Amino acid sequence: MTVVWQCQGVNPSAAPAGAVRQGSLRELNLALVLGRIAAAPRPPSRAALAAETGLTRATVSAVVEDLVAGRLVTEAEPQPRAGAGRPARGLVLAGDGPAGLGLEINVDYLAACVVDLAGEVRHHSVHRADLRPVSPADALGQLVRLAAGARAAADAQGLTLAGAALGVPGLVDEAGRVRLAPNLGWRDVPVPELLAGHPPLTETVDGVPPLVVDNEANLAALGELHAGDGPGSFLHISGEVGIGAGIVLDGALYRGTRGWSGEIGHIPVRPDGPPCRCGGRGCLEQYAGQEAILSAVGLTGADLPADTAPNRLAELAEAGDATVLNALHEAGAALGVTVASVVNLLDLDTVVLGGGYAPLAPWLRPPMLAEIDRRVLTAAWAPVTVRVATLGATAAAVGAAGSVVRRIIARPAGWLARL
Amino acid sequence: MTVVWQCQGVNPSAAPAGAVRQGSLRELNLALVLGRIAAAPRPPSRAALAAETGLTRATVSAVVEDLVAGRLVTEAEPQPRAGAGRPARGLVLAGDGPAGLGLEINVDYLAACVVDLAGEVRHHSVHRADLRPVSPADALGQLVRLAAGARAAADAQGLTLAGAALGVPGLVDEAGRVRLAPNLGWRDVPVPELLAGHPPLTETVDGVPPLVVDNEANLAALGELHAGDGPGSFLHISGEVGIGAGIVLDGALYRGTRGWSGEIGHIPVRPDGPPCRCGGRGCLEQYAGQEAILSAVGLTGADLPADTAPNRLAELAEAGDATVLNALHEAGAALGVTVASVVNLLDLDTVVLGGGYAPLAPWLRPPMLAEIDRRVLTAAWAPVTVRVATLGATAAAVGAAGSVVRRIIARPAGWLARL
DNA sequence: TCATTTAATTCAACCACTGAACAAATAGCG
DNA sequence: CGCTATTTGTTCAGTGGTTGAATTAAATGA
Repeated sequence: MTVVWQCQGVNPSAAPAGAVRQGSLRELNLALVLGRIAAAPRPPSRAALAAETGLTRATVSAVVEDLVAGRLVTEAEPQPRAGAGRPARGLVLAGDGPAGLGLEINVDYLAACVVDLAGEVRHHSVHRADLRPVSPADALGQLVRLAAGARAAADAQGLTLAGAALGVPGLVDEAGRVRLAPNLGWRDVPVPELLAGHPPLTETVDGVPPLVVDNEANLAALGELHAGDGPGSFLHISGEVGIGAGIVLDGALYRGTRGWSGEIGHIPVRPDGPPCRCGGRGCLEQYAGQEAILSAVGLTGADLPADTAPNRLAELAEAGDATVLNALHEAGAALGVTVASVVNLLDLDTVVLGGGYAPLAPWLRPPMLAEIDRRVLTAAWAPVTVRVATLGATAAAVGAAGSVVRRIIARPAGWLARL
Repeated sequence: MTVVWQCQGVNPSAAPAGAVRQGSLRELNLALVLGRIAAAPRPPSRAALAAETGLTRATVSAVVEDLVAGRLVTEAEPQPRAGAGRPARGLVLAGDGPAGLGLEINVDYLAACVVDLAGEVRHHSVHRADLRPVSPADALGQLVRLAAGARAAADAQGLTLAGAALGVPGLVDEAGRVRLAPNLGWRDVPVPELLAGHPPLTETVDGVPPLVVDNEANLAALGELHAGDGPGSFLHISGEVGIGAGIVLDGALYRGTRGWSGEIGHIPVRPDGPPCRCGGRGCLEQYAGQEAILSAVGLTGADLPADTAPNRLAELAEAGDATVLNALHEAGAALGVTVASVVNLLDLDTVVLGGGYAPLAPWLRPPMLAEIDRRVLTAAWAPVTVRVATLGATAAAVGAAGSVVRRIIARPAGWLARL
């Protein structure tokens, strides 16, 4: 079996673009029913699923039988019902079936987590370490050890790891190679090759590579998508050392033609502004990046580790520090200008502040909203919501693990065939 | 039968998200085979289609039989073949089946055109008239007369109009109401109601409304998509009096959550720049809009009708007029800054200059490319192409008509059921 | 106790695809 | 000219999966 390592597919279309064969029918309906079970607020009965989907109850029963046999779904306790009639048997996603392993490498920590089909985080571990002075190979070695712990925890809970995803703060190509991770100091790091020496994290399942490497901001947006209520469209802004964003359009992550979408940190705010590392001038990162905010306050990254800086700034702002308040106001205004561009372009109704921006949201939001209201053409008819991410700093790892189980929910036939 | 008028669906997904019933199988395969026939560079045989799609020849034959019976496909003359074997019978889209009616209302002209299944423009007519002083009702009255002529031309060629689409330079809501068309001076114009008095342009077919109202820039991008070679992702910039854009992602127009995407004219270039009509400051339109370019040259819109201004400017630039060259350079640079933002956000590989920008492209391109190279993070690995639109000023009307026939190609079952 | 109501299963019918066999139409070759 | 090889397209029995109606299951309420 050839083990292929690759980046998350550039655009995974849920529906098969190819031939629709006899068996595709069952495949599609398995996905349809499982998707409804996953999206339902409370365990639905077979009858309810039939009514929702338009399939007959006979078909739903047959499909559910397959799902239960494959350990993807289990029956919940009968719900007490109001009125007459045989009580419904509720269906829920299995808590002891396949699970996803999520990994994250960031500037000053490594993280691993395990998420089950229902989206519950069943294991989570973080290893703090400044990874900038460490070689990529050593960093990945540490990651493998963390992953082994996560795998043991999954086994102990009766979960089967069905795949893994790794988030990296940088640009990843289709082969899983990290082309550029500026804040980590990585350039052209062949993650798959470096991991090849270690025992693979999981086995290849149904043609899906055992490990998918993806941009951290993309995975964080996916985490937010699955944590939120239902699909939709939003921009998820991850304010780490750099500024990245994940774009969710109609419930699907948009990755761009090469998978490099969401680089809002380098959207020009003032074309003649201060020069940026990237070669441009006046990029958003120069106004709202963590280092920009810190230096406006008279601090540098050397004074504060990157992961504690946001909370420290929030404390100072809470205490009424005028310099900090002013710096956050400026950063928020720059974010607002950029978000206005994005909303004018994409007509989004929601923007989510994640990563390091989450604790700073109370101070960033007002200037953001002011700029958005002023600059978005359709703001009068269609207000834009700016909200705080529901997942905290763990968003990328949880999103990575979630992307694995979501793939199973979107295409259960692959998992069932594996049995 | 209730006649419903509506805006183009916000996000028409090709594949059914709902239940996959017995008959859906055939529906999907009809669409699959017809789509391949439409996309093929030369008339494919049934055997070739079977090989391409993965269906058996038997199934392809059955599907093709349905398509031929429904006048969507006809057999071409047998192709001369190299080597032994029974000669293949090539399949082509029918030139005498359903066709689409495309309409456009713009500042100083009305247009109508008829496009057949194969994408050929079978009729095209333009009526020049300054529509700013005319009431919306009167303008639509003129449009209805133009449409009647187009319908007669279609009838004369044996074509059946299967629907119509109307492009308007403004924001359109789901009900087909024009919320705002600044350059036309329209505000909250209920196009469907105003057209209700006139005989409908076509009958409702299979639940699809007879007339779809959409943004002109969106339709122009669709026209460019269908005129080009295959799907892909690009930004199509329509430089009319205002600046609009259509966003095509993976071969599908992205309309945004309310259908108001692509308003790049109001993306801020310099947040503290000159005030804009929209209430913001330093919008792209202030630097690269037609009026901005003209006033930089010392002219006003009163001197030149909007539709001749671009060609006039091109002549002056060709002659080496330094003021004009400078104005175009500035406009191109502003466009480049904005496009860099878009590419950083969406990771597109192609930008198309359409509408009034097409004749000016030789002068706009160099400064655009310079800004893009400087400001796009991934420019070093993934060059961005800036090309001129292949359709001329007719893009919106042709795109509108094309959207009608494309809908049939994407979902032929609806058309077949109508018979 | 029994009618009523809702849930889930069973089963014959049917629809569309599959795979193999077959008919059709041509080129190449002796 | 006839024969074989080759490729196209059709026919037909077989099969998988959905359908719809009938049936069984399990509760409530009068």
